[in-house]
Amino acid sequence: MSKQPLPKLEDVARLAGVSTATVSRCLNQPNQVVKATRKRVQKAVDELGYMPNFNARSLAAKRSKIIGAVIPTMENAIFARALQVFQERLTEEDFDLLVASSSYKKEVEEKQIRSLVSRGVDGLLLIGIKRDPKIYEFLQEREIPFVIAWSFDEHMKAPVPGQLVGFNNYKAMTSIVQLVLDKGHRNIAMLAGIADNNDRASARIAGFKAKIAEYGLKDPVVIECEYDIDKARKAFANLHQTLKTPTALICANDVLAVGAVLEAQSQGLNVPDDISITGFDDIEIASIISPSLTTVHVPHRMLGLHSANTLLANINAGRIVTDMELETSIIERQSLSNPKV
Amino acid sequence: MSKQPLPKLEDVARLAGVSTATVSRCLNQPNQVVKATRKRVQKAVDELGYMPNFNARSLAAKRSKIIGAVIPTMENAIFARALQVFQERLTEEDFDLLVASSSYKKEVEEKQIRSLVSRGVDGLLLIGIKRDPKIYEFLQEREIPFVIAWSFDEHMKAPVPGQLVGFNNYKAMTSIVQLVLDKGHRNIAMLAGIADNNDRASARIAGFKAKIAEYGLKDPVVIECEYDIDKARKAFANLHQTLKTPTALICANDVLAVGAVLEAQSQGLNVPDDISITGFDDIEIASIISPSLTTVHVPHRMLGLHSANTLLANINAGRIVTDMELETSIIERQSLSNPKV
DNA sequence: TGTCGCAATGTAAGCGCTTACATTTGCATT
DNA sequence: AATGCAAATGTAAGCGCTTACATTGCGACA
Repeated sequence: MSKQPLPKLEDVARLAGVSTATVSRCLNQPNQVVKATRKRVQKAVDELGYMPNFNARSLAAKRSKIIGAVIPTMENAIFARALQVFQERLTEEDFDLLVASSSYKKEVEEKQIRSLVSRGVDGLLLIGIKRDPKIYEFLQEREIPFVIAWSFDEHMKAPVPGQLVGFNNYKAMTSIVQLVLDKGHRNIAMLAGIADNNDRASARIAGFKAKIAEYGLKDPVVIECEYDIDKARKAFANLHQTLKTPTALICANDVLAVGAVLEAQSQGLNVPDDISITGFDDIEIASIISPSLTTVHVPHRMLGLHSANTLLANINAGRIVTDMELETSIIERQSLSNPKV
Repeated sequence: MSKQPLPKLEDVARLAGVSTATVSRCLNQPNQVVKATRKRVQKAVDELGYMPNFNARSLAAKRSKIIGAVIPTMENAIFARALQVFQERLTEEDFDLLVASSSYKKEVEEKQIRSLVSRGVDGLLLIGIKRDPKIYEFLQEREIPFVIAWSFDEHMKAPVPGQLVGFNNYKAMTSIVQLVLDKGHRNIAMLAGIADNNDRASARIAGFKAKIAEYGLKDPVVIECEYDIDKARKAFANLHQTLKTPTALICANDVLAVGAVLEAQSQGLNVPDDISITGFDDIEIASIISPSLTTVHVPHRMLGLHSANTLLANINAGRIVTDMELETSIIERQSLSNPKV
């Protein structure tokens, strides 16, 4: 049995005894059609099992009801969570979500943005500000609304032509470093993310360095490492055996912190007695590992929700919504203590 | 500055001095065009910054290069991970991914499937077999290739008109229950997922009950609970105070197991001395919690990868790929021991 | 040199919708 | 009953591509 042609708008129109325009209106602006005809059309739709062809609709109407998202990876819970909420909100407004993940690779991201634009997305979710200006020009030329999530305020040399929904990575990092300093630590190192092409990672490093400098502590050790537990373990092992181990290790996110904790423990160190370790993000794992992590809480779901709202507002009304800065907070748990001399 | 009309195929054709058909061929079947013209066209494309309109292409060509996926949620690492791999593989073949999450809700899932089909997806990824037969009919009528991931072999009353890429949830569960029995436990309870409309969850329950029955142990306690740490904690607390606490608790997944472990510990129980607890999935958290979880390892990335390959094979060549059953294994860690009398 | 056959290119008809504009309808007003 | 006007509906021109089919070009061969 081969595929019989699917019913189209025209078939519905014929069966209902109206024009295609009327059927189209029934589907898109029902209130412009008188109730009686609307019913007749509905009946024809049901009878035929008609479903609109969204590609044709997008082509004719020049809007797709699709939002694109380019994120570094879905494997990190922070993005997965935000994306989940983002998608749920979009669904409420009948938008669908086209996702692409760039694996933190600049060229991949650029290619994906272009591809999504070719698909005719009505809006775009991007992570982080730092990006080839050409991309922004490109987006602006085509007048594609987009929101930049996760970063706020860093590298803000030029105003960006998109909406910002994020938090201040720099400031958040300085505050947790401050806490570590307050506990009395003076020998502090950092296990950071890869700063290249990643403004969140570099802002966190900058925040760390600034606060350290403020206390007159020189040349802190900063090791860059991919966001992966095993790589973090290796990085920690390396730090531990080649350098003088610090009394406190600031990690750029919880994944790194977990790796550091596990490796420290397997090297016979007690956390936090021998070494304090802090995280960043406050993902589930932070409260489950023992000792639980003192970390920076980031409102991931809020990021997803507000990103969606901001984008929708821009798309629907051309309303320009102002940028939105979300607050982070510090969650004190067990992995940070005073330095035990 | 308002949006100037974007260059279209026709503009490229004019500039290159060829017909639109030739330009189209350059883009889609370059080898059908002689090198000289191909170059000329390429030049025109670059000069104009031309990008194809995928909606028009999809409409005309009747294929969209979009794959749809409907998963329960992105927040569970198991789906996020599989989806990530799935997407990476698709990207290699120039497909994009339209995702929807159903929050384990049947009606939501159905609506999303229909929506994706309206979008003209070339193929579909679905989780689990159990589904209203109407959906399968619908998919078959439209000849949409789809793969069903995660389940294999359960409820296989009728052959399903899609490809299966999964593992045997029932069998995997019986094998871990067997292990628990082998350790000497005879007072065993289960913390299960919500079985309604979820064949993985019900197959795991069935596997548990079957093995328990095989040993002549009567009426085991089975508590259904959403996949959420806090809800699992509450469920465990409830079990602990209202019923005779078993010596071993089988959990339907790691999230539940983590909740159970945490709650057991906060109630002053030692795991595994006072109570053994097992998981299912082997997500990261399983090896990080203390005690680390004895659990069933599920090859999530393989699921994602093979799902993608199977789907692609079906789309590209109409090749019918045979169903694929992946193997699970048991990872023994610390949360399971002999019952201490 | 003429002919045949195939490879390269062109022509033009849609793909299934939306929407500007034109027309008709129904109803209040006089 | 005639008039005017707004609301409801119809007409038809695209939206930007792909592709079946028609045409052209070109080298091989006799």
